[in-house]
Amino acid sequence: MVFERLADKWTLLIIRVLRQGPCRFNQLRREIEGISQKALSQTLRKLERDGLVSRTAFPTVPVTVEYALTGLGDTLSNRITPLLSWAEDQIQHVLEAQRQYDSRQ
Amino acid sequence: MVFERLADKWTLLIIRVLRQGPCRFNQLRREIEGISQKALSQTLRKLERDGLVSRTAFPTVPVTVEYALTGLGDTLSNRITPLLSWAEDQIQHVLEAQRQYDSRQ
DNA sequence: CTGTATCCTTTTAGATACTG
DNA sequence: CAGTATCTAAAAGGATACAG
Repeated sequence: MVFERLADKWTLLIIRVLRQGPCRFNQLRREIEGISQKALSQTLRKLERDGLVSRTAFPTVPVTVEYALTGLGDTLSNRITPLLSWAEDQIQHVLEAQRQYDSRQ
Repeated sequence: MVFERLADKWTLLIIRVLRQGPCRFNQLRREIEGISQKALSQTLRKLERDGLVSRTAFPTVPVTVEYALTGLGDTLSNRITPLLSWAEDQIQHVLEAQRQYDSRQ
């Protein structure tokens, strides 16, 4: 299901980075705190398969690979950005709700 | 992290249902195809802890419990709805991309 | 009706090593 | 640089039983 792809932490974070422009593998790795090489690789492969992200290899030595949002991926990122902004803006409210909930137990 | 809560299939689907109005436990279960009692219960507890969903128990026999979006949850649902709409609208494009990707291997 | 607890199986994630 | 393969440990998920 498509929901399962969207409902993935790394998917959301990768798309957020790619929204700023094309990015190489290890650069993505550095930009996304906590992601492992394996998780990045697997998630990029799925996004590529879904037609949301493009992968371009340049025949340099060593090889250079650039990931970018496709047109479809760009329309998705327009829906994801408000969600991530909401999370950043409201995180304090969520943390406060958690404190209250925990203190009631 | 808040991302992990948002990046959850059941969270998105539960919020979509609650956006239509308050709902009881077993009604949610029926509306959300494939969710187990355990998954529904656990996800509702987390959403309640995060202050996104409220839980109200009515002292009937047997007990009646109503779940609803809080004010905070409502603001979140405003960001989630476009994402779910995107998924519904674009699913054919994604499936076509998958077919092309798979046929290239 | 609305859950929690437990057991058990299946997935997933992390670390490490290795390749073009 | 950009990955894949493998192994293991941890986490998640399903089924069942039971309780207020």
